Amino acid sequence: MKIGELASATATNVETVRYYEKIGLLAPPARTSSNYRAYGADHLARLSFIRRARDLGFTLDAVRELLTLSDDTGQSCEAVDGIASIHLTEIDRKIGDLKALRSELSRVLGSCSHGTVADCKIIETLAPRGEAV
Amino acid sequence: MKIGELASATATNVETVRYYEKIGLLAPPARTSSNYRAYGADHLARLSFIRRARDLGFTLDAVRELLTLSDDTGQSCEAVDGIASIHLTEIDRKIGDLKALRSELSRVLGSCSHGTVADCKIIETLAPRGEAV
DNA sequence: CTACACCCTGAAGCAACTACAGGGTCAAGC
DNA sequence: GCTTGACCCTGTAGTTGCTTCAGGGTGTAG
Ligand SMILES: [Zn+2]
Ligand SMILES: [Zn+2]
Ligand SMILES: [Zn+2]
Ligand SMILES: [Zn+2]
Repeated sequence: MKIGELASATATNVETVRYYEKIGLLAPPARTSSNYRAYGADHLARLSFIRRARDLGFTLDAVRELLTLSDDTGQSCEAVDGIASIHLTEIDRKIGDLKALRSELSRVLGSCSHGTVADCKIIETLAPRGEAV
Repeated sequence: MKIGELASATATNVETVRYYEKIGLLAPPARTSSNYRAYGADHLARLSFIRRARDLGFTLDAVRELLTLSDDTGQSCEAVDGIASIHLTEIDRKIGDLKALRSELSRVLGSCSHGTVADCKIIETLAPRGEAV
């Protein structure tokens, strides 16, 4: 399997695959006589895992840990759950932040009466009073 | 006003102030004889504006446009509203994405029965069938 | 045999900062 | 008058997760 095939099989782009190899997330594959990367089923599985984890929003560091943990099938999955829980908490925090932002911005936007910039409530909200010369 | 005072007055860190100057967002101030930056009220106002806009999640590019628009007080505020509306839409999209992520992740997390990694539903979700050796 | 799609490496660019390294300046306290 | 410490300066590199580019080589179909 050449890099382009691997990439399209996982909806990844080719540069990203090479990037994962560079940062040590994906093992360097064998090479053909013309120095092309030659991937096998194990690489495909690994990259699929990575992409799914990324789709779930895990950072590359978290993915790295998940990969390591997933290789040790006899262990308890506590550590895996821990990583996922932390991630969930983080997502909740982000959602909360964005909602607060959203409501503030929407309030500001709603208060604009569409006149000149001098009267614009949006600008007024941003500028400390009397900013304009 | 020295950079440290300006920075603490706007809850910005000093490096960030210098960074804003470097990218042309904040005008270079006068210098003292010892080459220290000397800021005035206009700089304080400008930086306050920038920070508030950033707090509302506007990108630096958007902030740049807002600053330009805010200087032209006679104009209609349509462009300002436009920038803010686009930003609101973007925030909504992000919230939507995160919520989808959250529900997926939470479903996966809930399905784990806390045994070994081999049985972990989280790993199972990530791995295409039969990934582990 | 010549297009053209694909592959290679290595470096740089993106957002928006943050963190050094390696200096200079200035006021206070002894 | 001299040291200590807080502050200031410049310039560069690091962060995250890629993408893009420059400047090549390879392989195959027409
Ligand atoms: Zn308006
Ligand atoms: Zn307005
Ligand atoms: Zn569990
Ligand atoms: Zn589990």
